[in-house]
Amino acid sequence: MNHWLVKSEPEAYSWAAFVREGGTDWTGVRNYQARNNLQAMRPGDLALFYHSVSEKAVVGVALVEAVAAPDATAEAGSPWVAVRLRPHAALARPVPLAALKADARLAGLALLRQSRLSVTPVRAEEFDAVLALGEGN
DNA sequence: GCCAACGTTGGC
DNA sequence: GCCAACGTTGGC
Repeated sequence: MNHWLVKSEPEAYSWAAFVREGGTDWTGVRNYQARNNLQAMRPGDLALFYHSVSEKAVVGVALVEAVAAPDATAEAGSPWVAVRLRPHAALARPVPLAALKADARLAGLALLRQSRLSVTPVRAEEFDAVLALGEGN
């Protein structure tokens, strides 16, 4: 199983909306590197759900339900794809960007190294470390 | 609101 | 094919 991180501006599409809807097609990715990451996702993979810009925190975990398919919001024949995601678990405590940066185990996190990329791979150890930071006390 | 990073576009 | 200009993203 592989692990990922997807970003969303909460003002555009929040974790709360994602939970309310029970899942979504992760559309709107218009960057080739991010698209390649979407295409590498397999059902059963888990993705950290990160709120960018206003909150800057990992807030939950999504489950990949279906492999990449053409993005319905893109022009027909375009190279853009979307995967189907559904909520897997909320974090007891959001893990802020500052906490990610402060943790030595996460120094190699793709999110930190390439902050503009909206879909990034996450190593299993990194994924576990983030979940541990998000556990309640 | 500013600006750094970085991807894309278009002139040559 | 190079690279300057420009647009977008996202942290601060």
